[in-house]
Amino acid sequence: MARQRTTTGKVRLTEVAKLAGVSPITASRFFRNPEALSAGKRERVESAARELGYVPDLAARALASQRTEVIGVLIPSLTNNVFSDVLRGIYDALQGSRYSIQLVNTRYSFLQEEKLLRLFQAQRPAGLVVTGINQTPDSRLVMEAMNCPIVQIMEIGPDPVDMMVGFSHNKAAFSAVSHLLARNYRRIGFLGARMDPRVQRRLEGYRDAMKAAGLYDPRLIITTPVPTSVSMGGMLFADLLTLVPDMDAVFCVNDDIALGVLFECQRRQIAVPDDMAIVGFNDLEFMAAAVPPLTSVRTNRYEMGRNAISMVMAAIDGERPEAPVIDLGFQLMVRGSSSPRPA
Amino acid sequence: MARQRTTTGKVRLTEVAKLAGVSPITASRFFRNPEALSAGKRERVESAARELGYVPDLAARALASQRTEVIGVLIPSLTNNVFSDVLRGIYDALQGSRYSIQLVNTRYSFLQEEKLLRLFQAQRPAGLVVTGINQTPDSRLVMEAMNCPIVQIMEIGPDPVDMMVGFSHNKAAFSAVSHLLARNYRRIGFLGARMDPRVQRRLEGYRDAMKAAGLYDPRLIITTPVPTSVSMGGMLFADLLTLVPDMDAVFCVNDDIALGVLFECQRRQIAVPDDMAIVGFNDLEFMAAAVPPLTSVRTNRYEMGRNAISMVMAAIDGERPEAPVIDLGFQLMVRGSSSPRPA
DNA sequence: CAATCGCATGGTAGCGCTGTCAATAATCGT
DNA sequence: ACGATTATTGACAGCGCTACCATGCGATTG
Repeated sequence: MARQRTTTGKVRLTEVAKLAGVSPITASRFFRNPEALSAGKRERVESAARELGYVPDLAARALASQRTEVIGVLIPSLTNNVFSDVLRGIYDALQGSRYSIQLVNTRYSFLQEEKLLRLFQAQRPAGLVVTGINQTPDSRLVMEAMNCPIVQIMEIGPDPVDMMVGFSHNKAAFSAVSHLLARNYRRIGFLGARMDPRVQRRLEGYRDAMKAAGLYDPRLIITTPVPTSVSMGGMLFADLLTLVPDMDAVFCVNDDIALGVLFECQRRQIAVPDDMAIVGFNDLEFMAAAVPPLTSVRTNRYEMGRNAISMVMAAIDGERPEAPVIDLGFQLMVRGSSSPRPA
Repeated sequence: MARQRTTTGKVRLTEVAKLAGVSPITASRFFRNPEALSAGKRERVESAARELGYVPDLAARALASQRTEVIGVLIPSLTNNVFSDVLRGIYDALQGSRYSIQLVNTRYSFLQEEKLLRLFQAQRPAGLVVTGINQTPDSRLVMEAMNCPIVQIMEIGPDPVDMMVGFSHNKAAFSAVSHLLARNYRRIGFLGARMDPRVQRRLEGYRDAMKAAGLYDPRLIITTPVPTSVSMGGMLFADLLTLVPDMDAVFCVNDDIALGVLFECQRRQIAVPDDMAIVGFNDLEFMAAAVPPLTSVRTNRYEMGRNAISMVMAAIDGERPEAPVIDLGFQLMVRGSSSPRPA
């Protein structure tokens, strides 16, 4: 009967309570809502906890309270430096709060996403941040059944599960292509890699703009399912240029591709923007430093991450935003790579 | 006395056991060590679990077993795309295992690191991955007191807390600078930003190589504590060139800076490598695509992350590596930006 | 002055799972 | 064939914490 379970050498709440001369439950309250204690006990518990180096056991807390202070974050890729900015915003917003992040990687797979959502469901997260708006019907059901705030990020749409922060990729691409059209570029190519849902919407925006100008030509579009990279940008550009020698501008679905195009132009002595205008997407830091500086669509990735977490934390405290969908917009950063062209 | 604790609507192990017609403990065993059950019961539990959609409660499990299946990862920065490769390796190594990652950000602060380590200590992680080898003495004590495998990554040193995977930044920098010296470059500048411990060691390697060649000149070194960026690379280069007009090559502590230098050279019509050789560090993907292709030191960041997690998981299973310190080395990727120069 | 209220505090009983040990059934060696 | 060993299974208690209710107490009120 001598059950000798390996008693951890660690300090428990009971010890803190004993040293402070209060009941365990009072000590417990100190860590969750110090204001509820009288000043005297508050100080006694505080000093006892410090003296013993007490750190609460989160597993026990989670089990007893049926809640956690973990915010789950689902992103499709860790490779993409777009997400590193989002993550930075997420972790910055977290600073000083009591919440922590559980980051998981869906690898652009909706089935993986569904599986991970179910996993989260069982662990009762305090909130959830998911990427995109194209979840499977089952994923949606799981999310709707979850009793916590959920923010969909990166893009916006008409039907949020709960809340959204993002921008319209379609409009952003439309605006970038319209800019090229306004500057008298006519044969504008589209370069796309890893055609995820958001990149697809950029393609739609491109199509809409080209069609509106009466300049749409499907031969101007080249895409690949392969992940994006600078060298891939160069290759796509080279391929497209062979097929469409009179191309005078390219709209790239991201800045890596745009940089690859710039290098390829340098390699082939194609003058930018005189012989070839370039517009990228995301406005990574290097775009402004390039020669010539590269026009791009600035997207507020850091703010997306920051807002998502702020919204989750506010919602946990019962503060719902005025509108469930927040459009962070975009800014077209016009630079030398798309200077006006003589008509 | 009618304690009406909000019973979660979720499926518990007991329900699964009841449906399968076994005791809860047998069902429990199924999820941890299926081989221990007889074939019949194994199938019954499996189908019962599937039918009910059972997902184990990790908090309860952690509390009861005094263990978790969480591997803590401490990294100094999310901005740095060096770490995104490490993270990719980490998450890839995790695929299919039962472990999950708890990622925290020390923001290059040793005090923050210490705080986070203490936090981890109380949550009994299954393992730990920490960046670098320069922890505070208190941090070391905490780590040594932790009863789990620990891998220090990114660099190597003589005194691992437990295990290490990395490479010698000093040697890597020494090798890169020696390469420039061997190719007859003489006035080699050093460009450094965000001088973290590993960058400091690269500076040491630079110094050693220059001194060995009798060409060391402190005026050739320029650094800034500011975080790194492409435009910062251009600025540092411009500043240094003003001070040292006869500079004929630069060793950059990372590839962002090297790219900034390349752009600045293009802007100023400085021929690369004829008038200025460039060597970077890390060999990010764009280095090979640049014009001219940029020489860089390839570091095996993905493998570092992968190995770190593999080592932790193996160590949990009692399989210690032959040597506690694994040197992943580096490769100098020689490209056009450092072509041999006529003597 | 008794009834009422609000506040600070404490007692009790779990949260859902697994460690330990015990019991039983199956297998084995001589 | 018999005790001994090994595979399966189950009973019990408890991991460290918090939800719920109860209590005591001073303050408020008609």
